Amino acid sequence: MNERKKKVMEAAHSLFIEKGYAATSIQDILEKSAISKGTFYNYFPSKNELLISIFEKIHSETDQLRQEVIAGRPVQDKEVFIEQVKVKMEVNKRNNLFALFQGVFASEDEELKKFVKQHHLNELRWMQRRLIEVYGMRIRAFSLDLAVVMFGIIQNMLHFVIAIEENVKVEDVISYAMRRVDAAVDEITVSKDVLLDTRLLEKWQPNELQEQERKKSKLLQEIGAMQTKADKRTDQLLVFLQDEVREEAPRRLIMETVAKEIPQNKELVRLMNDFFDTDA
Amino acid sequence: MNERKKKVMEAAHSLFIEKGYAATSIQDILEKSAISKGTFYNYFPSKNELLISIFEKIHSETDQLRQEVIAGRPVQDKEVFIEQVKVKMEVNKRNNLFALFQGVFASEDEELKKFVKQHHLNELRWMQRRLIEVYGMRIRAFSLDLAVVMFGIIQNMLHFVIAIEENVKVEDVISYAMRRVDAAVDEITVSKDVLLDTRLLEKWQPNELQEQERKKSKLLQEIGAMQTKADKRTDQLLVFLQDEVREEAPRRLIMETVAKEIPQNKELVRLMNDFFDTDA
DNA sequence: TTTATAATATACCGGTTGTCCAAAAAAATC
DNA sequence: GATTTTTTTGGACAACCGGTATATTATAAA
Repeated sequence: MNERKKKVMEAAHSLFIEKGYAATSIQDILEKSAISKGTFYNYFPSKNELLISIFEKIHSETDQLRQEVIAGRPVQDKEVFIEQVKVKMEVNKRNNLFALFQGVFASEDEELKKFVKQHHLNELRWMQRRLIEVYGMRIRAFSLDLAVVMFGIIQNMLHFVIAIEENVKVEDVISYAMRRVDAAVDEITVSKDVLLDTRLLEKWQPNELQEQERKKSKLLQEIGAMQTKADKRTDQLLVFLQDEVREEAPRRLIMETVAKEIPQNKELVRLMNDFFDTDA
Repeated sequence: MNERKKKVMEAAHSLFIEKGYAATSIQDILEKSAISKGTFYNYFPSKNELLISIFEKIHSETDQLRQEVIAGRPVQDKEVFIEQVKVKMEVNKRNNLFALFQGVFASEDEELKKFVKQHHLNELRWMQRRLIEVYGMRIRAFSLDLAVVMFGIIQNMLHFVIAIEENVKVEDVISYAMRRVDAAVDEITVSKDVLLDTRLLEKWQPNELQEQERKKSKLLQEIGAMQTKADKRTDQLLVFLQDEVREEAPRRLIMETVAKEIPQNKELVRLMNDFFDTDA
């Protein structure tokens, strides 16, 4: 990614942490990163999209860390699980993500809200899966309940600790929650107490598809924008791309070949690569 | 309270529920309640203060309901406790308070944030106290932990249920949480597992003092505002009131007598009554 | 060197909350 | 009923906000 763009994101990020999302004006970001307004809107279509970019970066970095934590260690190891949770929570704390998420919900921006919500559900799904790995299939029927319980305890505990400005270690909180879940597992396997259907989350698009949808819509948006100022020939090419990207299995080679013939195609090509690369 | 003012609050309230806090402009409120901008700012110094007023009203009404639920029934009755929790949660849900609170945090208004935070702590304190009443003194050492756990489970569960748009009854969620806490109580009294010091909350100003501080500051603000357009004689009276209200134990009768001699004292008198009335 | 692309500065738009004020209306007081 | 006080009105205004549009300049690719 563009060095300059990265710099803007970092400046914005630190401002968001420092002053909060809503309280940070675009003017502030411009001044801190020493760019002009025009440049800013070249990089990001809106303040919200900038925030999403920052979120995405944090998440992917966090997931990376989580991977590293578990690498070469047994999935049922409770310590590994705790460490993985800790990674996330500490990132959240360090980046004031709690506050930022809340800011999002007030923004009334549907896309942004959806993004945060989806992230929350992903996180829950992750925890549900990991809990099954840790405690075994016997807790499968209660896995979603347990995930929500564990999440709730940790989140509320941290929230409380932050509110009263007391110093309690994140790992102590997580361990505490883990011990409560330990006990709950024993108890629930006896009482067979179930609240939520384990498959509730399955109905919700998993992350990758959601991501892919985002990318597709971005690409289509760009094509649409280009059409407004395209000549006849270019327009035909663009229409083809539009149709192709909407196909079940868009053919990358063809699309790239066609795109080559379109003038001012840089952003288009960038978004197309983004669309076809399953990994970010 | 002024009928008209009440009407404005109701209009704003319904708009906030409908469209959210940030998305509701003052203009919207003016139109819905059919008043002018000038009048609005006569009633409320800002949009934030209006929101606080609404919160206060909801809270006091909810507390009232809670009182009624327990009236004449034993404090250790679990069903009573569950019903009381349910009252609050249903009010929250009905009034979209989750979303409104989040809107608050985005507003970056310090007073508003403090208010919501204080409310959260009050709620925790209430639950801590009630848990002791329900389970007895033996859980005293773990009461704060348990309160946070219970709160966290309920809140997260409800949040999740709303997110996935599934219909799960509020009371089912609360009962579920209650059963988890039941088990946790048994387990913890054996393991003696403690995370948070029970007295952590004591340090935080209880609601009444906080309230009183708010009223005092409002009163002082009004006095300050009046001073700017007061003649010499009036100014002397105002200065006296200012000093008196800052005393340990302000003398109501004296202040009221002095206030009578001040022209255009309506709002002043109103705020003074508010200040001296311990009950709203 | 030419040409395409990126970055700049700035004016502008419609929106926001909140201030201010003169004038009209309503209420309270004499 | 007349006078005074209080409340309400409605709109101009200021200072912001996010975002658009554009003409100009700088930079890099051909």
